[in-house]
Amino acid sequence: MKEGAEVMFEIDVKSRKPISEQIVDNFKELIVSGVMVAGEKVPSVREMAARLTVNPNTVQKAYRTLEQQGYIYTSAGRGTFVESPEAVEAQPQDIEQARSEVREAISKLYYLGISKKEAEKTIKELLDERGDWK
Amino acid sequence: MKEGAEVMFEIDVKSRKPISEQIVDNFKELIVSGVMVAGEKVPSVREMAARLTVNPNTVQKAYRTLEQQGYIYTSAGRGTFVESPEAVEAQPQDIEQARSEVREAISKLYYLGISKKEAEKTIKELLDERGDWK
DNA sequence: GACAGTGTACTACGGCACATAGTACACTAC
DNA sequence: GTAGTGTACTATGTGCCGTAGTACACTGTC
Repeated sequence: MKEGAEVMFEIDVKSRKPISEQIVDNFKELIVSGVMVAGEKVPSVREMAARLTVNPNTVQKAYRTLEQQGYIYTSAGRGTFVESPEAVEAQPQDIEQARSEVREAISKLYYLGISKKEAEKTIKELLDERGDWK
Repeated sequence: MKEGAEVMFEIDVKSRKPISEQIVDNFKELIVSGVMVAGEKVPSVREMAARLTVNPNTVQKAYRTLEQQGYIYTSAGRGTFVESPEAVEAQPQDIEQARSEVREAISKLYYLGISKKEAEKTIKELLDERGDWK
């Protein structure tokens, strides 16, 4: 990933989703989609905080989460780097968690009185938004 | 809906989802699925609070939300009743909101490195969980 | 060795959403 | 009148989140 001082993604401070979680999700997106490749250096906590104009602690919290989940790794004193996507081992509980969230979201469509056919169509559209997903 | 003193659904106090929101979603489920029919009386705020062992204010908040969204209506001094499902008019912003949540949830599957084919299979299973959905 | 940059840990503080607690009032059915 | 109902209001406690500031150990460079 080529990087200067530009921001890699935007943070929505008005969102209900915590900033740290937004950072986590945005990095996952960049890593899984291949925009950031294995071994690549991730901006330091302090620099990232400056770019996003948020507190370094908030960025650190996000990095800690990403490391725990295997998306990045750190080398003391050197920096933080992107882990190879293969290292991201999906834990069964993570998959179950994701399934639950999909189920919840689908329920919302159901509540709105949308027909199953329409729901299927909507979901297909959303799946196809990721053209690179194989 | 036949009802004695039994609980109609369970509240998970450990959940990240607020209790009031859980109450809202559970009632939507009961109403949209037809377990509770139009005109049927909804337990009073105080009784519901006692059943779920939560604060009456929390139940009231949930009822207010349900009324604003057209799922129930109230008659001062008489009680609260189930609205006819047809009265639940899906607001465009509600649909867009639901779409966003489905998109978010699908992203989680994507992050876990699941193939598109697997994701489609998982989603199909979740859709089919609602056998009554037409 | 000195220095800058890095990750990491810790305490402290304020804001906010949520749930609880208690009270009060108007309405309806009996 | 009484009981049950919806509704409104204030106050309180709690936990999460983000911020602020400080501190320390490590690495690479000079």
